[in-house]
Amino acid sequence: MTVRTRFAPSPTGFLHIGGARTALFSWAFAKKHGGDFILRIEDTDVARSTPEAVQAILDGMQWLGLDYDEGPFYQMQRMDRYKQVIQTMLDAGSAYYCYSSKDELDALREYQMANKLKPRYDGKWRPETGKLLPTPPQDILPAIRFKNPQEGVVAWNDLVKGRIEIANSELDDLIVARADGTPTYNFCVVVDDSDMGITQVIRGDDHVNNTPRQINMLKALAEIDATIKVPQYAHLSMILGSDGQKLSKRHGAVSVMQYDDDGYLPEAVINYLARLGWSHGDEEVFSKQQFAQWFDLDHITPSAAQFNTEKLNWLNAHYIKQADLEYLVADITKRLNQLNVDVSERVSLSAAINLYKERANTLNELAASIAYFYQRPIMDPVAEEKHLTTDIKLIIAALAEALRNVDWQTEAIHHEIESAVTMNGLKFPKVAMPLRVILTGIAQSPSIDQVMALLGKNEVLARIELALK
RNA sequence: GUCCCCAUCGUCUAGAGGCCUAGGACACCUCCCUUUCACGGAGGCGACCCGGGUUCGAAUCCCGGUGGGGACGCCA
Repeated sequence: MTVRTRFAPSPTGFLHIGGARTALFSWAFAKKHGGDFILRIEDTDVARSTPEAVQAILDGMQWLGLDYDEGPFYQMQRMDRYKQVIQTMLDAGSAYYCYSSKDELDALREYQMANKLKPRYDGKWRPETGKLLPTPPQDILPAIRFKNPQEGVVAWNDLVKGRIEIANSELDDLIVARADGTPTYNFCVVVDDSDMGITQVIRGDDHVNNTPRQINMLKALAEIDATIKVPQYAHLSMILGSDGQKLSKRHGAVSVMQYDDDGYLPEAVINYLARLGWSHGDEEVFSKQQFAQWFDLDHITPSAAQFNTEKLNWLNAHYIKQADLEYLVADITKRLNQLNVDVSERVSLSAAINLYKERANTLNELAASIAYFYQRPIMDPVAEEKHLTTDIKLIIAALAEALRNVDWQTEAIHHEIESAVTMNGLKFPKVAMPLRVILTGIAQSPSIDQVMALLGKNEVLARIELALK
């Protein structure tokens, strides 16, 4: 049997980091086993689903390079199929109409909570042999509920968490179709996973409680159609924010596209996410392809993992160093433009990137650090005061004069600075630091001679003149 | 409240009863490299939640406690 996995987000917001990891693991499992990865958009919550959110999810998947073999499928386009299945359940007696109103149900839930009972449907409209049902009210459109077994237990061997067993007495009769006829999540999932031949359902931890209900529905369906099988389940623990708190829309959860904006490479995000909750011995740095070859469910940690930006930064720095120069040039041009910096021909951008790419954690840092090549920097006042002392200004002025006749190459520039240093009986930094501050605005840079060579003679002299005024 | 899940350095993790004096990575600290800051290199600090069992032997298995998390919708 070929492996088929799916990622099934609901389009009520962007693709966040937790969803991205779920997608990545599902993708990797399919790739590892030569199977198919399917994208399914669960948009049955008409009130909250938006086309923008669908697009945001698609964009996120694309940015991460998570390609799907089938889909995207949209549940709202499968209405006929759901209604057909619901009818067969109604016919078979595994589903029934429920005329309890929302208000009635809310009141019931409130009462149960207040009395420290488990909130659940009271089974008022559940048909039972020998039970007399109330007369259906005229003014209420019924919802349809699944008739969950009341005896015994539901158990499955979770591929991450091991055996999980839940008593049916804990489960109530969930609604499979709303009063307006639209089917609900738990039901659609069951029909889709079954119809789409999903073999392993890999999803977030928060679905553990849905699993026994889904298995029960699958079993009920299997009694009608014997070809229906229960898939295997793997529940991934959640990702916590850096503060150890749950990530939510209100708290810390950001779109994966935000990482793009913040200057992270998709390779770094993928690598980081892969390593968050999964391991392959001591391996830390590996590609998406390598991940797909190594991936297995056995090495997933069942406990929640805390997001750590520092480690992401480290990986990102690594991938920036490895990145293709042409890619970086295009990317950094875009980011510099966003900083209102025009990349002129005067200074080679690829040379500037090469000078700085080993020093940046993010692409934004990289862009910001080389901006001074294209626009004159504002000197950091602290650095200026420390390094640009009155006596050194005279030496810099003399050096600038000497620099006018230098053949503008790194070696020659270095030689000239060296002369100024020895002539005045100084140490190299005494001269290099003020130059650094004048030219770049700050006290940290690569070799000052390399910086000067790249900046160009005219610009170097102009900046020195300006600074000494 | 009820049910379910989880528990190794600050963080991500290795660990399948003896290979563990608990390994790696990020972060942090020290030193080296050096023209400053980074990069790189070498070291260092730092953990099996607690209590009972089982066993010759437990980070690993079992039970209990504690702590954390999730779920209890005509959301997904």
